[in-house]
Amino acid sequence: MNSLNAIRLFTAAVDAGSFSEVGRRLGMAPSSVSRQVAALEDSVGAQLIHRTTRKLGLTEAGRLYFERVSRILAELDEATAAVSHLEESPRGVLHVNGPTAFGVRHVAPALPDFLARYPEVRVELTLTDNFVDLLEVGADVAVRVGELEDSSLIARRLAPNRRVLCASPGYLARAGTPERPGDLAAHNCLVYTRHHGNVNWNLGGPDGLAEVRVGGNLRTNNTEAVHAAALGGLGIALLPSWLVGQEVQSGRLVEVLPGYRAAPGALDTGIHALYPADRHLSTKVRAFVDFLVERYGPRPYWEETPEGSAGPDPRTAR
Amino acid sequence: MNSLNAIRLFTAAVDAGSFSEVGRRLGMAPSSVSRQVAALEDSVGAQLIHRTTRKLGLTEAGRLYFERVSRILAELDEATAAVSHLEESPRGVLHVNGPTAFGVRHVAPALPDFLARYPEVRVELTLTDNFVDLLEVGADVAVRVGELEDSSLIARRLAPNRRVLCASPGYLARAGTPERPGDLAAHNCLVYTRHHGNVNWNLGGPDGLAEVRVGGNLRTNNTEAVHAAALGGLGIALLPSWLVGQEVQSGRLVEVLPGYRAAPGALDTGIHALYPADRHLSTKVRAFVDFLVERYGPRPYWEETPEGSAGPDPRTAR
DNA sequence: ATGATATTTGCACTGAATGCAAAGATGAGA
DNA sequence: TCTCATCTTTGCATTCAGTGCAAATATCAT
Repeated sequence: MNSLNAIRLFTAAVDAGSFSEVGRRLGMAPSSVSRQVAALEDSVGAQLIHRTTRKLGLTEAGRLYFERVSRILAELDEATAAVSHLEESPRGVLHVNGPTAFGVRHVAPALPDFLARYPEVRVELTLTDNFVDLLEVGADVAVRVGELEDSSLIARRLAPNRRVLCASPGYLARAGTPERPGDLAAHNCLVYTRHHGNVNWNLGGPDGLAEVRVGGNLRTNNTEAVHAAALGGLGIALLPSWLVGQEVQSGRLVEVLPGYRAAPGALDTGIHALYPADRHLSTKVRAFVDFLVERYGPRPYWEETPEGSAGPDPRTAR
Repeated sequence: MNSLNAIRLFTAAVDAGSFSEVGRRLGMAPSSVSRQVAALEDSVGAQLIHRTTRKLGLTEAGRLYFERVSRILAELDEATAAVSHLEESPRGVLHVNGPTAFGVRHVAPALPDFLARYPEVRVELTLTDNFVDLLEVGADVAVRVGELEDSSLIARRLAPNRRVLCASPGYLARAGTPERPGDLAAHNCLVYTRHHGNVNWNLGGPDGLAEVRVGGNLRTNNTEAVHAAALGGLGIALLPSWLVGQEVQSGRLVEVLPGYRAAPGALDTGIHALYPADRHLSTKVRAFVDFLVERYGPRPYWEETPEGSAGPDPRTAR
């Protein structure tokens, strides 16, 4: 195939009027320019430039080729510039994928600030609860809660995924407040599970790990349902802090056994941003991930307690 | 610079959906495709394709680049095709340069036939009597009569340039017909010369070379003037056969001393077509030169005599 | 005529591009 | 759940295109 360089040298020669002049301008030997142009002529099968030792003159074919090719070169440079421009600063469309519950509560509310800071970015937010292939949906970045699948993606930790026991004030007034993990067996525990069979809650506290078999009159595979039931006063739930944190702060829910927390499991690996391990990370993705890291901070706002620092330090909660 | 090949491989990869598939189609190793695309990404400074071992997915930058670049590639191929097309068969504008007298008499009359044979060619005929640089006037081919300047141009012989002695029947009736070269000294010889001083006509005949000092009441540096004067019956002229051939045939002029001819000199090197010594001779130039060679033939039509073959054979007249 | 400068070609050399093999990754099917 | 087929990527040796220099040839200006 004919090389782009040869075409550039051809147009440069037409502009400069001399192979030597081109060589001088571009810092290369005149013979190289000559050979490149000759090779181009061979490849298109026509003489493009009549050469004399003193003058260069365009052939009809050369004139035709020059007119079209110089415009094409400009377009090509323009296309390259457009792509480079896209990476100079965050710009363009950013496809974000994430789970519905977290997305609605903590991603979507963050977008106004993000878009205010980067006015040239447009966000397309896709919330799905089944795990999707980033490439499949064309997402640039995904927010995942727990369960990091082993993949070639890069995971950047955004926040811990602490789960807390909680219930409504009404339920606790009616059924009493458990004092130790073992008390949970006597309570109506709202169970989130994807499988059949018994469910154990592993709780770590001052007296070590306690495994409690729990159960009640609601089992569901939907965290939102557990959440709604707890708010309705049905029983005690084990729910992620990002889901109930603000309701605990407002008093609509009360944290139960605050000295205990769910033992780290697959669900507790944290909240991550996932993005492709490309050699060139796009600035918009980097800006978005940095923005989320900054916004959630070392201690997310949903972990704040009214007193200031009750509960375990999420920074060490893994 | 980014290479054209890399861009082609990029678009091929987008079309094929796989680097390996591209390699298979184009007969190259998948690793080469991968590296070329990676180099292209480095050169534009942005990820273009998200890669998984199973799928390729375009980045926003990649989509943008692909759209623009695939159109550009098509335009480039089109430009190359247009130039190649120009050389498939004689086509386009053919600039022909030549001397006025010969051009009017033997080039212009040939053009209808030439253009009828090559309908896609348009001819631009420039007739000038001073020698011009082909590049200067943008000519593709020039017809030159005698006096080949030493240049890098290629000269193709079209016809001999025989000069013959002739006069009008009226003059010969009035002044008599010379029988031998020496008789010319007593005749009114119409002298074409560019310089001052004496003029000798060197005539070769059966008895060897004869040099005759000639003169009369007309000296001019314009051949057409000599021609007109001879037709008007002023005297004996030494004129090229292409100028007077047809008038000799029609009887308006009579050849004098037909056994003698002008000794070969600078003016007698013949009639040539000159064109640049390019590696790619354009088909239109080749067609035109071939056409003239064929039209004038080994014995030009202006050399034909009524009897069929009187006079020296122009093929051996040098 | 002579000098300055232009293009082109031969020649040696450098660097980029290539293919192959191996490693890591992913999806399909048993 | 495991295995296999297939894909991308990287290291390494090799090949080939592109480069610069010098010499030859050609042209214009002085």
